[in-house]
Amino acid sequence: MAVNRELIVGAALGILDEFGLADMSMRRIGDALGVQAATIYWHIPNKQALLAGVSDAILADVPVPVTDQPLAAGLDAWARSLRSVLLGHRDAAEVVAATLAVGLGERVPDEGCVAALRRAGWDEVRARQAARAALHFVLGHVTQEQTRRNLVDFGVLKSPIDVLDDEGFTVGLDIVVRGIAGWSPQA
Amino acid sequence: MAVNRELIVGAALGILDEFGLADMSMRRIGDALGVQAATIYWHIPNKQALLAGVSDAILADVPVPVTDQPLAAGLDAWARSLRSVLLGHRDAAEVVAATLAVGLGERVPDEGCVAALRRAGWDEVRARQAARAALHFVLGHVTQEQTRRNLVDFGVLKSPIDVLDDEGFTVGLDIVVRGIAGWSPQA
DNA sequence: ACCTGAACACCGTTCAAGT
DNA sequence: ACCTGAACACCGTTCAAGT
Repeated sequence: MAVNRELIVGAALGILDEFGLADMSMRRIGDALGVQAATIYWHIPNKQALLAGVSDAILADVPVPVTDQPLAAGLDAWARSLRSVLLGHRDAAEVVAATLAVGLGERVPDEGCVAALRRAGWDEVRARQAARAALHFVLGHVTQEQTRRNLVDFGVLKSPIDVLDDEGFTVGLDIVVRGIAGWSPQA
Repeated sequence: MAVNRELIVGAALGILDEFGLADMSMRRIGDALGVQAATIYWHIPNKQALLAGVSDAILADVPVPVTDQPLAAGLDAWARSLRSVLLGHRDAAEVVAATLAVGLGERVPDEGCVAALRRAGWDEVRARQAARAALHFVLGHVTQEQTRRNLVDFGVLKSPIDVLDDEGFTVGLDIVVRGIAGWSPQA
């Protein structure tokens, strides 16, 4: 059926968007492509690698940050665009977090953040540590948003007001950004 | 076999500590108690509720924070004691995060943090938002630590230096604490 | 080179039936 | 009231065999 890695990742992302991570099984992906689940293993070694491919596909839409920008504004823009990309795909925060945790995936979601910090004079190690802290906040917050969104779709929870999520994200992000920007470059 | 909720949660926690979350299946828990998996459903409605019980059991060991302490010191102490409790049980950060996300569990891991902020004059809403940001950092960081620890045990990864995790945690926590403490109570 | 069929060793959950 | 046996509808993964 002329199936390849790209088509498989695309089908997986389609199922993720429409039905969520719980429904993204090898059998369901095979069905979507008119192929057996076992066929996928000819093109991709295992499910974790497939998940990493989906994570990369999602993160491809994160825009490259503007270079000539004060640090605080750069961090804010990076975090907001990451969040908005994640909110564009169901359970995306969980997929990205899982891939990040096991160290797979070509794209590391905080490299734009690391770059902004390096340009502001931070050394490599400190920049990675600070960026990771910011990333943990973004992934944690969006995971919370998307999990609750799933519970609402499932009917076990009343629909919350999205504005509250936006406000909570703004407050948390402000804390993280001020915490970072208030640091001397090599404290 | 005189099985009850408390014994089941205890057996589940024991399997978590010894073999990890992936091995904590209803059948394995039943085996550990000399009972069928189906028996568990007489005492506990489903696996999510069982996970919530395990999460509560873990969080029971988080000490109540000292009341007469400056805000920054209080936040620091809270975050460090939460991390150290989580590191005491394999995959604990994942268990707590999953329970928190679906809104189950009696104990909310950031209530001590909320209390410290309220004593410092923060209003309820802002205190919850700031505490949640701090919690996302702690859970994200410890999840990363424990996932990598599992990969090392599995032999797919070389043993990292634990000191690096400690340092990364300190840097990230410092950012979050400074970000919070540098805020006016009702900005 | 690529795909199928069929299996292996599991899951969470339900439910009639036993004691 | 509490537990068992057996099933249902799934999983990820492997592998001989087909084309």
